[in-house]
Amino acid sequence: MDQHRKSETQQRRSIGARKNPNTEAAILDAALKILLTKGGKGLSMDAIAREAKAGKATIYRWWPTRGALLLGIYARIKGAHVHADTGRIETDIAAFFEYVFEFWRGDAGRVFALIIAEAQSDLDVAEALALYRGERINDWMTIFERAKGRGELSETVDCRLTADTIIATAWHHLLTNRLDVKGTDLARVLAYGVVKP
Amino acid sequence: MDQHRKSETQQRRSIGARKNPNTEAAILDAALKILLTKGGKGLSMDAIAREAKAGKATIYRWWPTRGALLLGIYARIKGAHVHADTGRIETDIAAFFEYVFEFWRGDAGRVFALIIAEAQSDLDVAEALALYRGERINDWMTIFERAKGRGELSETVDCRLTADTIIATAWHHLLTNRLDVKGTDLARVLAYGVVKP
Amino acid sequence: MDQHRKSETQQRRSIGARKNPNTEAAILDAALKILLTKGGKGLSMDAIAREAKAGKATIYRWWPTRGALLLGIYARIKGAHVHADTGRIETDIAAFFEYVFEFWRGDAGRVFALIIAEAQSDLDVAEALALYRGERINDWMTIFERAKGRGELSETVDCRLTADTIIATAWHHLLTNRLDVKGTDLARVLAYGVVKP
Amino acid sequence: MDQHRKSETQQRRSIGARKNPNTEAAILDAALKILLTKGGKGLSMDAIAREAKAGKATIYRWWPTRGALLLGIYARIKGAHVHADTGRIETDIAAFFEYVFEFWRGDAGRVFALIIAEAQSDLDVAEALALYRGERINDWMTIFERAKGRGELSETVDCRLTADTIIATAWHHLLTNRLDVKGTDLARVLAYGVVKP
DNA sequence: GACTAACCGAGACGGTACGTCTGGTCTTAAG
DNA sequence: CTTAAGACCAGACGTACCGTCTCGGTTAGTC
Repeated sequence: MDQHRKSETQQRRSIGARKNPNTEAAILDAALKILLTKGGKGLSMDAIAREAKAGKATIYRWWPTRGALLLGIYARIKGAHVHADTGRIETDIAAFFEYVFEFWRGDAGRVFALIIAEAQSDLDVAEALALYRGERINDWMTIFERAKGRGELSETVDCRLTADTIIATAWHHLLTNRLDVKGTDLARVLAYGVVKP
Repeated sequence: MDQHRKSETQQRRSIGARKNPNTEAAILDAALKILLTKGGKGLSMDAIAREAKAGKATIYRWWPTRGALLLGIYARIKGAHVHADTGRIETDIAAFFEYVFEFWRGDAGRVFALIIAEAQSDLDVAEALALYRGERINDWMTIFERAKGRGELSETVDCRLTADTIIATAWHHLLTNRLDVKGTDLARVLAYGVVKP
Repeated sequence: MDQHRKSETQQRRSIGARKNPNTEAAILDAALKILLTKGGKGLSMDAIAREAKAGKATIYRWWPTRGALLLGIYARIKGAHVHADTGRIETDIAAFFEYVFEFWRGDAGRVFALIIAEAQSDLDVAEALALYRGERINDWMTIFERAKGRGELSETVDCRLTADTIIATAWHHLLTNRLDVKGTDLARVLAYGVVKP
Repeated sequence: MDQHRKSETQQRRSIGARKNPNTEAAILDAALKILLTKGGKGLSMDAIAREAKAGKATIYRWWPTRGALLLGIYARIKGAHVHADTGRIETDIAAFFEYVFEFWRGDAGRVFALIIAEAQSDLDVAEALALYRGERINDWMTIFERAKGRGELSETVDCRLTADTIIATAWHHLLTNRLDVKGTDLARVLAYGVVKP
């Protein structure tokens, strides 16, 4: 009985002079839960500490700023970036939109949108976001390379700028809360442009 | 001397049972100044009241939320939306980017970026922003109509989606702090797409 | 119909260059109502103006301070001070307690208690209260004079101090919210003291 | 010198997850100082926090209401309640008045008067005050018991009511700012009453 | 086996901002 | 000249959160 009571009130104690992974998990879980429940404004350090039954100092030790914490949350729920190779650049782009919109529709979208928002006033987050965007652009560069090998691309195209425009379109639909747009429609715009050839 | 002291300490008095335009101007000026000086995190209602020598209640009377205030600031510095008619859709798009980036490079950009950020957690701002985006899309629709009359556009193009992509690209460069990109380069991507015709 | 609507919304307008007695009544009524409903802390100038449908400036015109308003309220509900002449000083005192406690038990008690409280931080109220207390003491002096004529009082008694002690006892029971004590019991204490004669 | 400057600017840090007595002292000192300087109306939580260099939350943590703070201040400056045993009840009473008036003449009087005032609109303070009054009455009960043993008291006297009247008289002189009255005069009134034996 | 070092929950601390309320002052518009 | 209405500055209200700090206790590794 005492045993039972003890296990009920038992908290995560130190496991020695090193980071307790249970603690990290509890904090990130709590943060995500609050984010999705109370929204971005409700995500306070105090609330996280309360929810995770963690000390505030522990949170600040591992994630010194609100931005760092947001990045931590996103890293935790983010899957691998898989780019389908459909053999045609237009359908590759369409598949990307379908995939990323689907991913963002569950939890992750709100988190990533808040990261972009936070980046507008937190330089560190802005930097991390720029890095992340660079990686995604590089992903597209290899895809474009592949397409160029197939002779699919026009000679004058600026691949880096095009990749950025694809990302811009994806983010834009996230930020304006329209993740239900068809990927194929977006892909057609980006593949062929407006002007009659 | 007494006269001088009086004029020094003189505050903006009531001008009867109606809004005092001096007060509104003082508040918006103060808010903009703080925004550009201390950044988005420093824009507190208290700081604005202090800077504008206004009562907090006065601010809340006219702008009930932080978001409303941001929109007020932007409306104050925003000019008319002029779209050049160059006779070709590609150069129209390029001109748009050049114009809006130039505008955003002074003050207004930081404000608008913060509005987009705020929209991620403030529903009212999100709504206002959606409305604003709708107007900008309609601007483009008339331009596309003009181009279609000239037989410049491909038949299959989705004008509304294309307009949205142009806006997405503009916002994206604002949010990622790259307002120095050449408008002509961006216009080429959006006009012709990636695929060889 | 328009007539009806008009009379519904009709407010107390100016009646020319002089005080409108309806307004004074409405304000004091409203103040008393709030005092008894929300307690002393709820009695704000704003609340009174709202309740009385009066302008705040109108209130300040006639009662410059919170204390003045309290005194106004009390003056409005205060009856004449009648002292029964029972022929014996002890029963006179007892009758006084019975009478004043009864009076205070309805509304007036709370108001007077708040006046005493207000007097602790408002000099004007303190002065008015001192004046009022002086009058009450004088009332008692004539009664004691009467009793002295009957040869009822001991020669050494300090009438003024005794009168003050009677008032002290009354106020004390008001302030400690014990207006149910029997007047005869209090009168016996004051009439005979503690010491065996 | 640097040492000195450091100790000057040094703030009271946390001493762990428990109350810091230095902080409590600083807050009560600051509150008392303001009370005596600016009066009861100037005693705002903000002013205390400023003066004590404490956070407002810290004040509210330990004294949830203005009334609780007043009681804290009084408890801090209040000495022990000593009742002289002169061998005669009349001189005991006189000594009490002399003692308490002397005590109230310095600082404590203003504080206690404000507590009585506050009790008129704060139920918690009223309750604490009632408790305090009860203790003081009990003090007198033992004194009366002693006197009764000496055969000094008349048989019919209501000791509890007499004790209350003594207290009423003391409070009354405090509330009406007349702490210069001779204790012996007051004692005579209470000891012998008005009526010729 | 004693000692150090870092981790952990808890929560106090001085602050700042929140959004609301109140106090007094002032102006307008209506009579 | 009075009245209702209400805008205005100032600042107090009580709450929430910030980031820092100390406490008391834990465990792992070093001497």
